[in-house]
Amino acid sequence: MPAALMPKDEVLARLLDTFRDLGYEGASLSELSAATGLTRSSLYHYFPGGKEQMGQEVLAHLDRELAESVFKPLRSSETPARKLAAMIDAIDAFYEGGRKACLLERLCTAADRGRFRQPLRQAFTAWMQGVETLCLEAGLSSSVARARAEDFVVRVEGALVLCAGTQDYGVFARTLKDLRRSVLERAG
Amino acid sequence: MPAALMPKDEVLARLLDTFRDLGYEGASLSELSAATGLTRSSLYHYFPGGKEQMGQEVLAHLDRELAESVFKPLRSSETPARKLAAMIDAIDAFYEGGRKACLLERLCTAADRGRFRQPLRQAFTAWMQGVETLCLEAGLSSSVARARAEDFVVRVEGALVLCAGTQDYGVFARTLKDLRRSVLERAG
DNA sequence: GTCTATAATAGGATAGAC
DNA sequence: GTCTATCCTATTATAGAC
Repeated sequence: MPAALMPKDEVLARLLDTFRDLGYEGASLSELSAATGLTRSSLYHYFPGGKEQMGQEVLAHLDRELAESVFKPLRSSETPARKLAAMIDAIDAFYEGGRKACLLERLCTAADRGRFRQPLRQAFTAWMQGVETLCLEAGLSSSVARARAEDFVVRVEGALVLCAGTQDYGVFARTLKDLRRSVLERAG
Repeated sequence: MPAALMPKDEVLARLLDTFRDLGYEGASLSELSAATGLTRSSLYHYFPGGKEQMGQEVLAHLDRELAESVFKPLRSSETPARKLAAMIDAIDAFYEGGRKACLLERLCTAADRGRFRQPLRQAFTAWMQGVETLCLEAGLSSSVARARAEDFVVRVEGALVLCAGTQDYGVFARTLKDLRRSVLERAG
């Protein structure tokens, strides 16, 4: 059995990058092929289900990535404040300071929603629950924790949209800075 | 000269609706044709430049729509608080409580950014400036006004992303409710 | 596991009749 | 201003050699 030129995770990472740059419809097999260095046919070896399967597996890959880099810090024995800081650092790195878009957002078109509705909802929900748990650990009430978690994800996603739309990446930095300060603040 | 079946503004409204539902790449000429009731060829009569021109004119149409429904209330002689309320009402209506996506966000893919970069940046900037001016009228300092305006647009866009991703339209309602309360609040 | 070659379709766009 | 018919290209996908 001949060895693969690239571990599958590396293939998935490059597909992820292409999808979040161009969106699902915008990422043609030619682009995906160029991004991975594999021919279209080789991609079909990895993903017999074609582009749709690539999308599904890339979403699953993203789940694993976020679990490792973003959510894992939340389960350490550090203080909530330090865990928040670590998560925000990871988010800043993952989105490259606002220069990279969010795959979830890019798959949210109506056409894709039919295809990716469950994994998208699941991913957003998991993210919010991670932040909510952190807020609860910090002693916030359950209603405040829930609202803070939702607002957290809303603002990260919104900042990424504005960065993409204006090329002013300061938006992302300012948003993260404010979130660092405010997420675990005592309710006023 | 034979009369058009539909005023051009109506054509643009339907194209807008399709683009914000499906995104630029996702909206094929067949979809755009179905949405308007015009054949592909008739669309080329209105838009000799093809799909790209449709995108550009739809963005210009959106500018006019927002100017009328969202920004016009800001120039009335009402109190800042009432003008904020009117603008948020208009936003809620325009996005149908979070059920409709934002065209600007949907055109933010890298592929489109090359095409639509200037009008997108311009639209986001105009929106933020409208809110900033309102904040200044309400007596906020210029740095606070600027931050509030940016955060306003960030949160509206982010809430729309979460609505599309989770089908929980309560996110939009909760976000707007909080913005009604907080945008013009005295800085603490 | 990767490739070349090719099919089959859908996409954007044009010509010209009415 | 709208249509039918057509063109060209890019797209997704498959077959089969190595």
